[in-house]
Amino acid sequence: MGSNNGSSICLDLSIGTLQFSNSCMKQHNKINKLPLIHGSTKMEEKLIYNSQIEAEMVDEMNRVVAENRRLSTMLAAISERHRALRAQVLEIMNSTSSSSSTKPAAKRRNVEGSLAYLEAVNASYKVNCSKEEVGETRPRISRMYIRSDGLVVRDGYHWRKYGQKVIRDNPYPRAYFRCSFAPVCPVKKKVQRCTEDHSVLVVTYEGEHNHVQPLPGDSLNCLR
DNA sequence: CGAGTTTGACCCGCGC
DNA sequence: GCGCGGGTCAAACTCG
Repeated sequence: MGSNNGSSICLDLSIGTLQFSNSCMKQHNKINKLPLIHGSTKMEEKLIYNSQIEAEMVDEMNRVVAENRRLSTMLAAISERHRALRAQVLEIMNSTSSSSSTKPAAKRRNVEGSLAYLEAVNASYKVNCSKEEVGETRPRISRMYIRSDGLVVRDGYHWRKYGQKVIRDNPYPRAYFRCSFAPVCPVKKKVQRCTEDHSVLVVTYEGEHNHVQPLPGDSLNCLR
């Protein structure tokens, strides 16, 4: 597979609101620095300038609306590409799992696990980016939702369960896992059923693995 | 027999 | 200060 396969997304978001407020400030300054025009009162001059400002503000607003439309179109295109990539992944996983497993249920688990892994990577990437921007040093936390029968989430890493707890307002217990490379690897994860949809697992990853995955391609092997 | 899981006890932070 | 709830510990247990 190509490195990014056209999936790297660069949103050149030039937010209009900031520019908008800046232009308002400029206009405001203009009014205060008005030179006195001979034969007209300062009040009349202000009115003339106010109408000019109004026209410029309408232009600015139109520009922002156009920008908004452009971004919406981009978002739709990105969503479409995401769907296509997801379909490709499913197809690949189906072809690889069919050679290793003949049971349909096992095949489905494989596919779901692989998607879970991909979503985990995606989610942690998103969280990492936002944290780095803010400059935080707290352990990186990412959350994902997976449709699964059991409490087992195949994400390519090897976990050891160290606790289970019944949580308030949720009839299903929360399971606590540590990376089996602990204490070298500080990563933990919590797995819990969603209260609204019991077939959905809420998986919370805490921290970042400081090692490679246990075995090359183990993310697929673990999916059995 | 070793590695992993279960489960009750304990710890600790937070809100009142 | 106290109680509650989430998180962790560790001994007992299970399984391959």
